[in-house]
Amino acid sequence: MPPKKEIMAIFEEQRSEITELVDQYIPLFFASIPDIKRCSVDIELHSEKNKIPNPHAAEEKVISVGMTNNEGETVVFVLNEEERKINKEHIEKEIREFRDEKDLLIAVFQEIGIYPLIITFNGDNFDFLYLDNRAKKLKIDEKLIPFVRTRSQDIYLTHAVHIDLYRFFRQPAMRIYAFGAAYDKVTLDELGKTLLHKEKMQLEKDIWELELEDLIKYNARDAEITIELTTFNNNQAMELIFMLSRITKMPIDDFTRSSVSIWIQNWMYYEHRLREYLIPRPVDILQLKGDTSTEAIIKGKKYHGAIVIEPAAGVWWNVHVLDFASLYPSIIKTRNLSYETINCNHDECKVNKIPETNHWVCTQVPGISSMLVGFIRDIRVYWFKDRAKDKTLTDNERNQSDVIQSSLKVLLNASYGVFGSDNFALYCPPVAESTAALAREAISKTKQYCEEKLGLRVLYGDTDSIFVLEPKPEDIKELEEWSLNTFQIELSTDYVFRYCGLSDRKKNYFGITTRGSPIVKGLMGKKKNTPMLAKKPFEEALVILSEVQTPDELEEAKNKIVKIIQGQMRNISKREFDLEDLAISVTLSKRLEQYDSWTQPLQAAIQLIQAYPEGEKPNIGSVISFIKTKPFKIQNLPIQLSDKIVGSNECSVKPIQLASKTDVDISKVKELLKSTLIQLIDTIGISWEESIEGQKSLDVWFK
DNA sequence: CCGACAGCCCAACATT
DNA sequence: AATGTTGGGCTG
Repeated sequence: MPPKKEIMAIFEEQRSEITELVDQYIPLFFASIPDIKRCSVDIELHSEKNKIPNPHAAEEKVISVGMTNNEGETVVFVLNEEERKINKEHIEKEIREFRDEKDLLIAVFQEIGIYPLIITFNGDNFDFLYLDNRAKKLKIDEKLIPFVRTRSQDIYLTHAVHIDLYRFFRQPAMRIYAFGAAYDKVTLDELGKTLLHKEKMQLEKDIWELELEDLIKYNARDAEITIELTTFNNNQAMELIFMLSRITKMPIDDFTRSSVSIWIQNWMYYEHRLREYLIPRPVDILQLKGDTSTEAIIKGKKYHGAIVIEPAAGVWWNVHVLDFASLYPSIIKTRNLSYETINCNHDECKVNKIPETNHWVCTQVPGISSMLVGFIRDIRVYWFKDRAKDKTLTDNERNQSDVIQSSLKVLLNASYGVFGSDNFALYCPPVAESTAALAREAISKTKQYCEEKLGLRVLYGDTDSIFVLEPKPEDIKELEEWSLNTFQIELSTDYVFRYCGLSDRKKNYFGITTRGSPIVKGLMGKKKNTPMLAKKPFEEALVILSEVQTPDELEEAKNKIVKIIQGQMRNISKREFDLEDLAISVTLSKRLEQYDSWTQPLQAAIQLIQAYPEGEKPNIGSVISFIKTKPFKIQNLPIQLSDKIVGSNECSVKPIQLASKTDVDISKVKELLKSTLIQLIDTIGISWEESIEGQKSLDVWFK
């Protein structure tokens, strides 16, 4: 633990509140995190073709249970009713065979009893729910069953902590800020692939039809992936869980099952109690502080948000992208934003206005959320962030710093949004609205300063960033100093683009950094639901663009890109492609009955249900893959749809499972390739009609 | 039933 | 045919 003096030195003002926070948090950050003895549990069931086992009914036999501990030791409990011979030669796992399912479950419960921490993937909704119901069904003595059911869907354990990794990794705040959005589906296979480079075993047949040897291997693999999600990268996930549970003052089981608004609620409630403050009720905050006073740009939103600067379309060389370091938390800190300081009672504060709103903010008393967010921001930026990369420190120290700084990042990034969310316990829309308004002021003034004081061209900007054309080093230096003096917020260089291509659309551009790595934002070629057939040429084009050093080379690159696209167009015309490469994969965001529009994913889902009436029904989070076809009609909708969808039975898509190449609507595929690639090529000055289709249209000739 | 925020783009459906 | 709405996926 570093000396307190050193840490205090990073704060510009030595206020007593800061000293107290340092005293409180430093021991907490540096307390060691034990590598808790723990074990994963994963179950396999007997079932029937196209039937999904119902964990509430628990009618099928448990045929296998795999458990792996953090020492990497795996044991598989397997049901072997016919006492078949198991060839253990190529299975380096401990195997325990049972003739009777009841005995198997009792043995599993005993093994669970050894560990103080149990890890599952979807244990709350499946594995443990199933085991609990199954055990009761088999009349196993209640005293031997380790599960504690709560009113909600959580399953706790009598003697240990249960972490359901599905619930933890599902939190968007963790997915994005702690794991850098490495995974986008929350499935064991996807998490294993992206975080561990280890995927589930591929199966040729159904689980219950496997040879016992394969069943054991399959089950063991799942249990291993599950535990390794907690051990990989020096126990990164466990350390994050411990660190954030400590900061937010939450039990591990509750922390891993709840989302950011609850984390921040618990954190702030604790700080209230420590200071013997009354915790306000949501109705009181709303009544005293009022509602929003600006109009959102998007209808249905509550207040005016960020500014996106109109992009200057075209190719630009030597572009510096500057951005404010954690702008929103910085504003909360520097402008004393908190639910009790916004629109306060002091007459003298009423002149301290927030631009473009009717709000003002207190100048007399420090706001609690401003202080907490400010403290976390400063200690992250000025202490842990550098130390996470400092090569003079030991691996251990670096890792520790990295865990702390990414934990703090999770809290910081959520600290603005929660104030605008009506299910947050300290919901205060004027705070969120004021934060956004001050951010607009910061970015607008920065743009103005660039243009009017420095004579620089600003090409684009979004929320907290500006794209500056050909700035001199002294321009950058002056901007940085000016920002610090004006806003007390660091403005720093995020990227330097050798060149970038801006389209006339906001949030859509690409840039090639000076090191030659491509940065792509918002373009269709990058979206996960764009078919491979369009993604491949898009990526090939990007590789070519990455190698471009000069404007002359760009002209050559254009020719190469045109050839690639023309080649792909010919392939499509000749129907030379794999059906899978055409698939558009879309995630369902609601239950099928909830849709108010006869959308393509809905059409495909309906056809799947018709084709597999006994199969798993598409639900929230299901990914539907389909291809575009010529319109055709279907009969007898298998489910009741929303009343808003009337008389719809015409489909323009087929799910990939039911489609063949002859179903493909070739013109639609060409359209898709065109719309994906045109986004890239129109920014670099290639016309689709002239270059790709190779013929000039009449109006071009007559111009 | 939900699960931090607003702004933007695109495709397809729905309505006029 | 033009315009508005819905839904998904993205940026920050």
